[in-house]
Amino acid sequence: MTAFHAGAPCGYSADMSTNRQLAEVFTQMALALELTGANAFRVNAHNRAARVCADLTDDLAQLVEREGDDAAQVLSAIDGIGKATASKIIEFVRTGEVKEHGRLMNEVPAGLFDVLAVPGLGPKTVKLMWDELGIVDLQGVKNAIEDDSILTLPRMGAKTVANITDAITFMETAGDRTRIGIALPLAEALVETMSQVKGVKRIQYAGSLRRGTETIGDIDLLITSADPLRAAEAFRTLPGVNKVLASGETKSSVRMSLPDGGAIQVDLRIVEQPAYEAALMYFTGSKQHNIRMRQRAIDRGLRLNEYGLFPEPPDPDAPPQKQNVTPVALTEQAIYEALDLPWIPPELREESVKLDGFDAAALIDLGDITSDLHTHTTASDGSMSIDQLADLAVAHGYHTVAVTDHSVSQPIANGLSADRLREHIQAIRTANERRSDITILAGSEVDILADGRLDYDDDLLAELDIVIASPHSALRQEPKAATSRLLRAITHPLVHIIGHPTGRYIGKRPGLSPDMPTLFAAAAEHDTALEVNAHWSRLDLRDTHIRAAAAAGSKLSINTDAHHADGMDVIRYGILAARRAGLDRDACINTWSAEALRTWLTRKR
DNA sequence: GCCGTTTTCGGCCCGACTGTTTTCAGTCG
Repeated sequence: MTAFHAGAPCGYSADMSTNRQLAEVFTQMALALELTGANAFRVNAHNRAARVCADLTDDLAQLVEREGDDAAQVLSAIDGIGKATASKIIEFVRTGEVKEHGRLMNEVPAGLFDVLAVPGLGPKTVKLMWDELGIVDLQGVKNAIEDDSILTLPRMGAKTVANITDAITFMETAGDRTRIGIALPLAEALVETMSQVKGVKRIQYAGSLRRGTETIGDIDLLITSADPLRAAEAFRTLPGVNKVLASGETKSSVRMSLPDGGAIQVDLRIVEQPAYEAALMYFTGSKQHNIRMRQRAIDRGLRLNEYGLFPEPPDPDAPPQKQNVTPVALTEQAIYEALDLPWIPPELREESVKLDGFDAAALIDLGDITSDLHTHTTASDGSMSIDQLADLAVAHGYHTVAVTDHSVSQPIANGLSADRLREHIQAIRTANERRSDITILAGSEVDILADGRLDYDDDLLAELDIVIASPHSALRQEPKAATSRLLRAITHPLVHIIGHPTGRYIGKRPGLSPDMPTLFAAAAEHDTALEVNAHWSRLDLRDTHIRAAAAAGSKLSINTDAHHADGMDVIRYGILAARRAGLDRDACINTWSAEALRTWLTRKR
């Protein structure tokens, strides 16, 4: 989901793609509609439109341009986009604005978006603050707390005010969503610690973490326990907990410190043993997936909630689990089956994913990976020797590792001059001949310069076993320039793989926004693989791109870009992204046998 | 605002927790 960065409701930075700009427009419209008391479903439709725009692989600007008079029809065919949204998208592409968006922005003070972003403050309360107290920004809330005028609002007591104060402080100090590479190890440590607590039987993390999303809002832990009170108490007093947000019979919420100085919310849900899997399914989400499943249940005369899948209960207005109704299904497997679906892997439980759009038997998994084709040694900016790198790859069970140090235009990464690369190639070949336990390929991560030229001469590139071409600089260039730049590298006869194609850093810099369908088609035609850089700060290509690339027939290569001894561990994040894309293992060259890989590499030599 | 092998109108998932209330509104996921 697109994070809304409050405080900047107008104006878009030049390095934002049209899709992201439109996502922000619809998000802002949804917020403004909430504050003006619009129909909740209309609000929801705008939020949905925002998600669809953010996740769409096709660049909306190019799509509208390409389709001309048919644009409205093509857009309306996309799930979640109707006539009204389509015309707003077209209006935005052609005029650079959406009139209704501008009107709403004039109507609603920009500062109220910040107020709405405070955890615990929803549209009803914020609207009340605005209407009754004239509050238009965060400072206004603080002032109203200071002079106690906030207490004149209905249902506003001392405790609520204290929570608001705390939430504002939290918001002003904590960062955005947490990247999966930070959240997943923490969640695993929490699962380990909590599983030691007496009485705890089953424990697992759920939520977006189980779905493998690239960033995580909060961590959801689900447990069954013979001693729920003890488990909840143990949870609320874990080391690192700096605030208890909620403590009920079945749910506790805390805020925990992160190693990088940030904080994250962790929820513990305690459920009864029989309902464990139904609860796991429910808390895994996504929200949209749950809604689809519940609707599917209703269509079949059933009721799905976190306690199980039930027949229609005698009293339709009361929860079925409280009416002595025998559930139809309790396990994830059985629930999906009863809804006429195969078990859907958590990574594919997303709004934009078709329920039958994957082949479970062919879906890529961690165990399929047999090579790492993007790594660094001490020759450039890594900390391992060639042999240490090879040892690491052997420990991961790989048959092949490619040594791909940086090229000359990366002086900051100690990029290799042509002469140093020739020496390095020799050192790699010597190491390779010495070892029988693994194949070490002599490669390079060669820079794609701003105009698409590569950083070494073709003669030198031809000496290498494998060439990865990656963009490292000029990452703010216009989409058209980025497209032709990357196209030039994709069509280069000596290039095997395009490394981290957009150059993004999640939450830090957006990277290039080339026209992806054009790149994917070219990659397929020229048999150039596109990288899924597995590092959790990159995940580049991202999940939706991987899906579209594979659909276009391009090959993918999932690599770790390892620089250090723990560098290959991040492969799991690349696999999660690929599974979210529904990627078949055969489309990923890192799953191939040594022979198949060698044959494919030598085709470009 | 979106959507439709019952529908182009009338639906749109459902339950827990909190804080304020004496039965529930607001928020969250």
